[in-house]
Amino acid sequence: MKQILIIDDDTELCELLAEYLSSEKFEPTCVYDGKSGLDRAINGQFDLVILDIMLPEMNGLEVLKNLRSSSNIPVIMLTARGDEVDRILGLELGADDYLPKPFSPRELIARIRAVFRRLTPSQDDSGDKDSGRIKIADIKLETATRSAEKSGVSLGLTEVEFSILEQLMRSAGTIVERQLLAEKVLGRRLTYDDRSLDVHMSNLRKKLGYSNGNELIRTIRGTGYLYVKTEK
Amino acid sequence: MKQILIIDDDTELCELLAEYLSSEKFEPTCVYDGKSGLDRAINGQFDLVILDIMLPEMNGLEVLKNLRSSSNIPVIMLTARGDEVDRILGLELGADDYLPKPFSPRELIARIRAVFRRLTPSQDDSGDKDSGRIKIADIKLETATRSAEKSGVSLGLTEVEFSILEQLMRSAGTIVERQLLAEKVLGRRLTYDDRSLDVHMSNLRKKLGYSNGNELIRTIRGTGYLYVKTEK
DNA sequence: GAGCTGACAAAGTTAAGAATTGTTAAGAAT
DNA sequence: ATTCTTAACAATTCTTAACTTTGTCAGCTC
Repeated sequence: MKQILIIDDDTELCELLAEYLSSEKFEPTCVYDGKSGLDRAINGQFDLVILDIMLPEMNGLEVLKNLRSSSNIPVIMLTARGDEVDRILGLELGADDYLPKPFSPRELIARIRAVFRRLTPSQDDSGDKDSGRIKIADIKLETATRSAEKSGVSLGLTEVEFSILEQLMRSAGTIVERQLLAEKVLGRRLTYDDRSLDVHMSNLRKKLGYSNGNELIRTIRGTGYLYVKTEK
Repeated sequence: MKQILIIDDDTELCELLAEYLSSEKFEPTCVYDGKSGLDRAINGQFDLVILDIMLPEMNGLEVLKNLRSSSNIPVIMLTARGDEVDRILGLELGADDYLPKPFSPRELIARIRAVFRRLTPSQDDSGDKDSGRIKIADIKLETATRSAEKSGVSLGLTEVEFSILEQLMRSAGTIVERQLLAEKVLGRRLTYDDRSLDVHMSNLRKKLGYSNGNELIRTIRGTGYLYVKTEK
């Protein structure tokens, strides 16, 4: 579980972020001024630092500069809106990313994940020989336009629906695990009460039709889904 | 690809500019004092010089004066804010433009492009094999003049609209992230309440036409935009 | 052992709520 | 005077919540 240090003098914002990060399975710690922030960052066991530029005691850029002299822990800077100079300076000093205030918690999470991903070059979704088109029976996908049609008629899928179908069809004939599918398509793992994927699945199936007995997407309970490959 | 010489004693700013220029497909070189700057400018193969007025060894105006005695390479001066006198002097001495500090990188890029445009009035410019022109289906871009046409008819795009279209077309067939697009085109990252890009997008789409079902630019919700590449 | 039953967890469904993006027009900024 | 941004509202897409259905398994009965 990733430890995250938040350095920002706005205690309220800090708490909010901490709460949100917790709900996303991070372990946040809040510090309200630059000096002690730097201290904690250097001596603590953190995986990432979120650093506001405007700070009492010691300005965020200074903190970053000092921190960089002894550590290369990932840092995401929070900058005032439109403060282009600070933003660029920050990146130059070695910040891994920056986020203009005000930002949505969601955006922050996305950035954090992006930083970690960048740092851990996993081979997750490689290997795609990126075939621009996929066609099985009367369903045809065009990845270049992210559009799908059935017997020549557009299905009007949303982005998520298309992604689901794409993943399943790419693995037609083999089972795609639920969690894997969720990660690829929604960008997160499912919690026990997250029905989002089910809803998309339902909507997708509805659009695909095939109510007449022969299903296209079969559920493998406890495991995942299977795009039925009609051998021919 | 245009070679650009940056002469400024602020090494940090220099590096920043260089980085930014690189990302915009220029080839920057940094020099930190007037004397060697002049030397490089005269002997090097540069297409444009960015010259700070305040310099050690040899003041920027002197550099310009000397440079002009042997070359008419375009020069953009960087001046302290409100320093009207220097500005006028600079222009008098043959600078092509000037930019008061502090400035946004984006502003600088705009000036650079403007200078080149001014200098290359409808010249062949075919040397830009890099990507002077982009054409997909019936949409044609000319980056030198920053003009776009559809089936031979000018679309009358604004600078931002053109930039958006250019970025998307350069990556036709793959998704361009919203934030990335915003950074390249607006010079900033979007906050959750910044609708500017959306508005430009809307206006651009309107000018592009294609209301008849087949859209050119597709939205990938939560990710970005995709210029549809209709291979043929 | 075959068949039934209740309990429980996994997946499906529906509708309401939230978030993201689109659009229009007015206000700011070159 | 044009271009960009902001603001307000609309439309679309995604997520949440509450509830239903289905599948699986343990224990029971015969």
